[in-house]
Amino acid sequence: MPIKILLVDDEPLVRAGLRAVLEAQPDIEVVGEAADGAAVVPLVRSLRPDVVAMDVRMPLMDGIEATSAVLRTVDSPPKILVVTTFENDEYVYGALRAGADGFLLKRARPAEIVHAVRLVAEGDSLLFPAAVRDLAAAYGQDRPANEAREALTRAALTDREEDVLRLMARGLSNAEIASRLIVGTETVKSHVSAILAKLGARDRTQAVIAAYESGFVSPA
Amino acid sequence: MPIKILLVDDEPLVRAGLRAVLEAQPDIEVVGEAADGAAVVPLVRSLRPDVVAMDVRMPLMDGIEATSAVLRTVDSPPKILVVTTFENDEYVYGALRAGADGFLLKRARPAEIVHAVRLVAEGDSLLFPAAVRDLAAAYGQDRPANEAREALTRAALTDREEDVLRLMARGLSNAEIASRLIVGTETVKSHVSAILAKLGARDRTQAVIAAYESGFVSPA
DNA sequence: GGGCGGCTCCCCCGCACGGGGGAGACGGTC
DNA sequence: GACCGTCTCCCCCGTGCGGGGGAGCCGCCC
Repeated sequence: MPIKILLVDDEPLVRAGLRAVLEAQPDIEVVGEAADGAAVVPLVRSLRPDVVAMDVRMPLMDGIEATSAVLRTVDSPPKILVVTTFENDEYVYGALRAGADGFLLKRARPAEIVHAVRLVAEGDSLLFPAAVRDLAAAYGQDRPANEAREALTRAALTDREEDVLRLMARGLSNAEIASRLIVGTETVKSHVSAILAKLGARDRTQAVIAAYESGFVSPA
Repeated sequence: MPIKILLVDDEPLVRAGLRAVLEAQPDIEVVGEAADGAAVVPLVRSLRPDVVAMDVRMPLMDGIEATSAVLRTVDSPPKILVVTTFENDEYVYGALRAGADGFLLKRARPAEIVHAVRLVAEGDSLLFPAAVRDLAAAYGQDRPANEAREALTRAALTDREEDVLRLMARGLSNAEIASRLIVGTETVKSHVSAILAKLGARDRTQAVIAAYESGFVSPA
């Protein structure tokens, strides 16, 4: 029984991105999309999603209003995950106060997004992924926001793991990666396992997909 | 006495693909690889290949320069097969003017690639594979270039194979694809095998990479 | 000094994957 | 009618992959 999720964002591109990331997971099913908070309540009633991924800024009804509307008017409401670009975090906290169960950053890695969805679906509310903690730490240290953003969009892979992922994303087998990096195949297997775990991928194919979807590698 | 061929392409993936396709043939032997045109002349001197599969765009020395360098400086030079993605066909014709014996498309089916190698090795120069004839026909009929590009860059996959490739590119396993398409896993395996053969891919990961690189699927 | 994370390598093990065949049913085309 | 391509399903078989452990070495940091 997969996690049913409804995507609410005024930008089709963001919805498409979320859909691509989430539907790559066998245990998550995107049951619908909406372009504005105003459409959320009826959709939640008809589609009965487990989770709603809710943008904050939307033309007619913003994510805060929509969140409280859903929680106010729907029986056994879905978990609500607030999606933000972080530019306006005061909105995010507003949404959390309105009853949202967690939030995630649009620039988060696919694996983090997936993880966030699974977490709220399981009932772990008020999600603070590692990426957000890092972000907060960065602000505490008064580092420039851009740097923090960089740290977010990039996977928390070690240098060596990034090397391996790059070669995976070019279609090399473990043995070929090993000979390329002048290490043993067992070493490569260790790195690959670590990469799969960190990315939340089940196999190397999903890892390569994550590499493309996150922009870690790009088509020619 | 097999056809000896040297592969020149800056992308390891392309080299690996060509190698995989060509070495599956008993009458073709890959004698070496190079990642740039700058390395071709000395390699041709030492390896004495019958055919050079030469990429056009390369970092240091492009395929046009490398072609004329080989023909200018090597006695009884090998046949030169220009490898292209078609994006910049002016380069291809430049290479042909520089003395190349034919060209082939990276997205051609393995059988066509093999055929092209055998043809130039036998002395049939100025090869026009079926895909290129189609292209010329498309241009002659004044059809939009995009349509021609589509026909070219996409392998000749059947509808069902495209369905399967799309799901592969979302990270689904054979069993998951089977349940999604309501067919047996053996059927999916058949389609996957056909896809791998047509794309010249060794495994599903390489097929997914090809799907991204060809624009068949796109990152979010 | 001790702890810790990164890189390296090793074992066992189950299984999905992919290659090699083949075959029946259907729908077009000649 | 005969032919061919597509889609469907089946067999056998080897192996690369990935999970689960562990271990030694190094450099950094407290």
